[in-house]
Amino acid sequence: MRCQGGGCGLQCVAVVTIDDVARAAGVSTSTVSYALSGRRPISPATRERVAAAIAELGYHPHAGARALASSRSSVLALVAPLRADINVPVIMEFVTAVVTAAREHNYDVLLLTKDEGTAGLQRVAGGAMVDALIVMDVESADARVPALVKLRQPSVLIGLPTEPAGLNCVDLDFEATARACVEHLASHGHRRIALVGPAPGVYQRGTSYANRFLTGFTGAVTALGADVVAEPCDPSRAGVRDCLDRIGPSVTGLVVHNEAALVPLLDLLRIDGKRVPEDVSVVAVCPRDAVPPLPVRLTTAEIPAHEVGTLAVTMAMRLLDSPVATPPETRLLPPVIVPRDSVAPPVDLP
Amino acid sequence: MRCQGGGCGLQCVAVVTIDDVARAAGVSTSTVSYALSGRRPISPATRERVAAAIAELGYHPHAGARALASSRSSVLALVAPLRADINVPVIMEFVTAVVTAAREHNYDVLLLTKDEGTAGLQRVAGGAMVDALIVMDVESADARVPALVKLRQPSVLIGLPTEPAGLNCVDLDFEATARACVEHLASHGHRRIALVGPAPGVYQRGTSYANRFLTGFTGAVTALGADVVAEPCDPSRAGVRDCLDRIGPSVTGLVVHNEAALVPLLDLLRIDGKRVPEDVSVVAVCPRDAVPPLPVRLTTAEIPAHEVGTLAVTMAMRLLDSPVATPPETRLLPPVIVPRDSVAPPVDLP
DNA sequence: TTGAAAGCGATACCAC
DNA sequence: GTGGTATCGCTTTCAA
Repeated sequence: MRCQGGGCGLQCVAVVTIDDVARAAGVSTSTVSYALSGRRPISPATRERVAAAIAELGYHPHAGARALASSRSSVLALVAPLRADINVPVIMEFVTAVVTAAREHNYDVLLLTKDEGTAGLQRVAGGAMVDALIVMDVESADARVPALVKLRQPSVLIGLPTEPAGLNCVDLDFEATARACVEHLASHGHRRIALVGPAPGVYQRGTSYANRFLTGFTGAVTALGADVVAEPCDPSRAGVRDCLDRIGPSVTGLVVHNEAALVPLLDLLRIDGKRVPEDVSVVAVCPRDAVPPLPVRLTTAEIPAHEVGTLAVTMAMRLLDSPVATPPETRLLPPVIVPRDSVAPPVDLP
Repeated sequence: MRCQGGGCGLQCVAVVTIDDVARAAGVSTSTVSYALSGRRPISPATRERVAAAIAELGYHPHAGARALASSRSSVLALVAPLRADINVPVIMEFVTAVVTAAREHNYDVLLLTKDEGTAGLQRVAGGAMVDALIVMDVESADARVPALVKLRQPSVLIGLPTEPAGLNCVDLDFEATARACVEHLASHGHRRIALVGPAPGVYQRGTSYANRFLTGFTGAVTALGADVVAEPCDPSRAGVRDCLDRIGPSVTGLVVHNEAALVPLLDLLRIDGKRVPEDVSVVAVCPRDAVPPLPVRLTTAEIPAHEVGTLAVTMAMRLLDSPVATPPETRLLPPVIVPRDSVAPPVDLP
């Protein structure tokens, strides 16, 4: 038990080590270690004395020492797109889910921004700061994939690159989700259905989920024998106006894959004299908690951010537990449509 | 250079250590260390050989070993309120700012949820996982304050508890901000001004900024010789309706300290036949990037989340740098009103 | 300007 | 069921 020079100022508190605990409990260092890890049987009596000593001294094992000795840091890296982007609530829900799930496995979470790119991954992995990595906002041809493959630590992607290269992936099945949206509208009699997509930039950087959604949408609409109308949409008021103009007036069903555009969209529809759902039906793709408080309760296709985040952690834990290489796995969660009040059969216009 | 048993499966990659680098460069271990840290002069020649060896071997110092030997982890804890709360964009902006600023100082960020409470702080601090802590969403009588005071690591609060107990604090000056909002409306001739506050729960848990804002609002309205009308507001449509009803129809100026309520609020005002700003002027308290895309460009009081987050990191770094105890500091950033289109002189009603 | 070596605090192997 | 101790990879003092 010594006093470290740190920022403790005057009331310099002692640093309690495992040896202090051992001494106080009258046992050896290794016994304390094993009592803590449970990796070998300890008699109830000594277990108790150790516990008492730990409590009395206020002992906390030194994470760095532990990481050095055991080659495990009990930290997960989470790479999140932290720009002031559009889908903030979704990101936040992923992050919350990952941190919460990680804590349940006694893991902490180191937060990295996507901006750091490949270098950030190599830094935290190379330095053995983390035992595994969870990477959000994966692009179709994501430059980070080859880097992740080379790391000593396993990783889980939230998203689905075109070439997963043996990495584990979790995501909503956006292709099936798009189909489900179209089919939901079709089942109410709609045939002229358009997609209000994410902002143009999202497509430009090849974001995986946007492309998969578009693929599913195109397929479903084509299967219906209808024309494919799909437009990216800047979520500003002007952007939405523009998008609606490009889509044209004859459409009766709208699939909105752009949470931020919802408020201006519904506002502009109202101004145009289009009622929802009487004149235009709307299905929004959106996490349950992030449905904006609009006059119409929106029918949505859920983005199960919480489930995906939790599942990503579960997969990471499985990879860490398994002593040998596990075959890579891709889990795409099935779509869930929550019918509310924004979809109804189309009124036949002249 | 050995091979560790980790999760590397078959293509087990070597772990490069500082000794490997030293050997490759033909120098001693300590020289490599000093070349890396710059804590003692190194001749250009050896510096170069070391750099070359590092590059060639792909050496990354082991974070745990470094933390153990130096008693510094180069990690900051950030405690964020990660519930699916209301002010998601603001939180996100804080987090982004903190992570970005931390990286500029070569620090990483460990993300904790507020839910973990005092125990979480003690865990990461006691285990020396972090060198300093930044704590968001501080309450007036925050139970974490006494815990933070006892830690060996310095901390910075984002927010202002009633009793800072010697801790460093950063925040927007919410009291002055409320005054500025009222005075802005008053300078346009408004005398009947009401506050649409945060959700009731925010007040109930004694959130610092909400109370300070209310204090400033009350003071400013009283100074104006007017009645104080201030209502908490659940950001659902029904909640906003209710809030407006409680406030009553005679008010001409609204200060909205509730970002999520803005969309339903403006919608309901429109339905009530109240035009903005002709019939009702509105000042919203809101970060610049989170102004919702409404038909009226809102006049806002900015929440400088980015500045506050950056400043928190700067303060933490100063605390870490300074060899002796630094006197605690509280920095409240001055308000900034951004005039846009939602404030105009009141039309005199009969 | 450089090297040698003593820790840092825990883990886990080997012995009993 | 318990104890001794080498080891993890790096920093930093001391000595040259």
